[in-house]
Amino acid sequence: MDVPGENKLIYYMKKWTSISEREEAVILSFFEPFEIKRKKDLMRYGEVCKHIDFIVKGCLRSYYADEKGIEHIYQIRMDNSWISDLESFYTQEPSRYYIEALEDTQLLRITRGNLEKLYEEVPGMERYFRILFQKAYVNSLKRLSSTMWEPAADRYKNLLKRHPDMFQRVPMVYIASYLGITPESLSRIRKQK
Amino acid sequence: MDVPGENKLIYYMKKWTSISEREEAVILSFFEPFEIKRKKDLMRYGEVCKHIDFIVKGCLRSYYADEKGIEHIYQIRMDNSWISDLESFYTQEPSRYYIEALEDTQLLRITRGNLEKLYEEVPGMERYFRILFQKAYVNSLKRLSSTMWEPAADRYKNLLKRHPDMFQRVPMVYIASYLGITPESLSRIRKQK
DNA sequence: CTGCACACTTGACCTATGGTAATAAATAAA
DNA sequence: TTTATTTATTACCATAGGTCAAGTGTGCAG
Repeated sequence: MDVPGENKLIYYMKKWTSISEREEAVILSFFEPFEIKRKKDLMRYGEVCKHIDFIVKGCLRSYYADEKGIEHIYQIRMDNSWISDLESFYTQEPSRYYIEALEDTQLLRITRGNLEKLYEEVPGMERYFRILFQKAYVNSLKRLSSTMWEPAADRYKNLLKRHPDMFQRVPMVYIASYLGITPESLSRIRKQK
Repeated sequence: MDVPGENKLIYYMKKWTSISEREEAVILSFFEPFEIKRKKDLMRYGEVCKHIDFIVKGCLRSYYADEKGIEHIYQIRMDNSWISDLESFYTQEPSRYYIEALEDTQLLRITRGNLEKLYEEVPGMERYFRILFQKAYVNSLKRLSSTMWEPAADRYKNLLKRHPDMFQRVPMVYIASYLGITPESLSRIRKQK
């Protein structure tokens, strides 16, 4: 797809809320294109999160490091979704997470202040993000219950079905962590069938 | 607290969004008080979810039953929070979950149609629910990462710290399931200290 | 007061997954 | 190509938590 990122952003917004032509321009005026190279951090532990980013094209992971320094990935995000540390973004307190690009990635970013202005100027935006968070919350609850009560092999199969592309683009170590298991366990699961 | 539920609802809404006196009346006109007795179902597998409910006073659990009929509780909710099957509420497809009252419970409920009307008539409501879902999403991600990477004993201690009241009001079997472990394991954890 | 249901505990055993470490395969660098 | 480095697999043993089956308590209906 070589549609410009701005059009993709508007396209996805229009799925859930109506936006006039005039509003499109306003919306876009608040977003700024941003590029980040593979292996670079978009966000580090201790920093305050200043933006939320729409991923036009690329791939990132969010993780935290425990006391032993082991990285735990709770999120892998690819094209046409959003990434941020919402908690730090909302509270403006230092983040406990890292966000790292797994590929060269193009983003459209908006600052907290501008998002607040956008909510005021384009009421449909409040609606768009309401629906976005509502869906994200539902998905997160599903992932929670699957983590709690489905065996790792089933979680692997479901992820493979839902995001086959992820397995082409993301190293197994990261997918293992995202599934809540060790790379060794994932490797054993993959061997079985 | 013997403040009427309507006031509590408005009180919590005003924490995140401003509401005029006129709007208060509009909001309340869309909500309907509802009572449900202990052990009764608010929602059953296969039903379409017609309402979201604000819990004025009481306690409920949401769970699903797996192929073996074992119940898995992914949510326990008490006073001053919301309960619903958001997915079914949003899609209007049959729910895969049950919601059961663990105590006699007073609710304030709103239908999907009325909530849509409310969003139109009181724009601050879109904002209120946007923030509600945003926070719920963040919490759900935290719970996810704690389930994946913290030992059950730590999860138990954290829950005890954050919701000591829950342990007075909810049987251990349910708390165990909510923590993602068996009642036997929870019992062992509790013995240790 | 008795009996019975319900909530919780305990013990013996089992299983999925983790930890560690060594190896192999794949990718990048020289 | 050869070497260096990252990524994935395998083998071994350890462990958290699950399973099953029995036991203790406590509250309430008769």
